[in-house]
Amino acid sequence: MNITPAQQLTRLVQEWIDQYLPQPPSGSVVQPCNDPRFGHYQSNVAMAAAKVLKKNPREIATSLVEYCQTADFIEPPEVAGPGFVNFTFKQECLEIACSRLAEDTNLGVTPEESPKTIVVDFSAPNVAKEMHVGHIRSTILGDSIARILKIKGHHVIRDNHIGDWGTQFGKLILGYKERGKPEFPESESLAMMQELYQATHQACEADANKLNAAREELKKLQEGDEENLEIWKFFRDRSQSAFDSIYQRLNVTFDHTLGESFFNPWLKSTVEELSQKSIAQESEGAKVVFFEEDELKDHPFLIEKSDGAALYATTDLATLKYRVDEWKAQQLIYVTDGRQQLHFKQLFSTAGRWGQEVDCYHIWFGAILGENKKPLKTREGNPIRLKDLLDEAEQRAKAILLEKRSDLKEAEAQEMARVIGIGALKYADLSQNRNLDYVFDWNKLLAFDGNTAPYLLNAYVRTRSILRKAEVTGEITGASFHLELPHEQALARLLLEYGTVVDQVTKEYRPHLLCGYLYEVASMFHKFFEHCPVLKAGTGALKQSRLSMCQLTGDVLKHGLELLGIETLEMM
RNA sequence: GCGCCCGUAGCUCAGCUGGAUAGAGCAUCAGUUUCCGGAACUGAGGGUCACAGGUUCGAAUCCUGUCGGGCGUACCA
Repeated sequence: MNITPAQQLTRLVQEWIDQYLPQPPSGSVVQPCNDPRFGHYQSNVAMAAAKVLKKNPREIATSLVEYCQTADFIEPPEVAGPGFVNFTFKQECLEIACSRLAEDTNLGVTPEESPKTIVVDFSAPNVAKEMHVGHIRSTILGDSIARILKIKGHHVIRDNHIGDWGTQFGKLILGYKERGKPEFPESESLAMMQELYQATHQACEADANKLNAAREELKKLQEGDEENLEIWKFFRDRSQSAFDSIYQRLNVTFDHTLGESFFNPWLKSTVEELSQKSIAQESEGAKVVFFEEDELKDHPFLIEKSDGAALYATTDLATLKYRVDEWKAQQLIYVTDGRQQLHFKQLFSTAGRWGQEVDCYHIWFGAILGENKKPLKTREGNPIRLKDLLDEAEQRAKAILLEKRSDLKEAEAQEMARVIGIGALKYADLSQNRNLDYVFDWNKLLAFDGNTAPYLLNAYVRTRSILRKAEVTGEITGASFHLELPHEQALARLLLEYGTVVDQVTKEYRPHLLCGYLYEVASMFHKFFEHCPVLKAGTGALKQSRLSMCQLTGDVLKHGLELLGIETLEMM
């Protein structure tokens, strides 16, 4: 297995720690220097150890320096300041590491030693409602997390837990019947259904008889009335095809789309089992789980209403068990907004007492707000449709593209605009720490400067262009590297970190770390591009080396963007 | 009331388990093209890291408190 210079250094310092420090210090052994004057990497262990040993930190640092004198892959290290030890990799060491990286099809991303079966539950739109901006974060984040877990070797199951069952169907069915079951145009069916619901809902508010009629329709549906079931299926199928067209545009796929309705058969038994095991009990006429944890003490988990109906919690419990029993899931990941934190704490705690052996994670994200800092709505008070958002992204990308490239044909421009626009949209969401709320802004979501997808795409396109010009076809094999200039070495060190960065992202499910890294790579490549001529570097080893750097940079960018669910272009 | 999250440059955000002079982009100002794609590069200005204590060689980061904002808190999902 390949080992990067940084990992090699970590081992070396760790050896010294094991031999000379009775109490190994907590924290990282080595870390990158933020100031290039200090070298490539630094270790602060001497200062941490000095505290425990009550010795002079510089003395301890000197011991580490002496220990490292004989290592052949670094320059002799130095003690600096209060007790930092600064390391610089030998040029040769970086060159060898780059050659190995170039041969590694996974670019330093190593598969997990004990892969797991992991279910990623994300997106989850509601039937008969438009997908809106609120769904974008779950969809894009979930997709990226699933991609990253897969590349790490896990068995990933993507499940779209759509909201296809609930009280809204009473009103929908009533309204649909009252209008004489009209046919909807395929493309506008979601808008029609949403309008139908709103109109019927208002009518019910004003007229108690209508409300009762709606309840009656709901009851009939739940009891399996054939006509109502058929109407419900019609709504569901039409909604699904609308969702599918969005997912296709976003290049997002699912292994399963088991909606809430799928779990109806297990709702009763779930409640019964939890009651039998005394995990749930009756309270105020409803069935409830109480908790002992301080955090949840005052927050009972309602699993059956006083009228006997099931709830969100019931479905989630049944779903969880199904995933463990049928799919042998060892880990469950739920990607939803942060308002559901309490719900998932309750769910996970209940599942544990129920005996479900599975690791559960709630990956939550902040809200998308309007300019008034309140949940985003259009002027009419409706959420912004995801479909419109995608359209606008592509249109804006196309306008900018045509401004720069008036020579493009319509079809070419359209396709490039699709990749750039959708990429920019995804990247804007993924590049920000997911826990933060953010204010929706067209210019921000579709920004093409700075830390954005178009900037990364441009760097990638440059690598491809230069390789085309050099008439290099396919992969460069057995690449050798001569890293003479600072910019070459800096780029090399950055590329060698790729695998480590992917690991960091996996740890906390924070794709924005990968975005930040890729931005650094792109930025470093642009600098390399300015300062290190490639095609004009003669015909010898140096030119070959710089071409290899282009190849490697392009590979890392493409690989990283793929993990974010962003497509690349060969030209733009 | 209690719980979770947030407060860093004019704006939008990074800042990893505490490390050396707190970083990017946008905006502003000043430069770079006989040269591999200028969607680029180089430089400048701009900060009491909300506030106050504490922990220590060292704090934007950890602890306590205060202020400000968002969200959640039993029959919606």
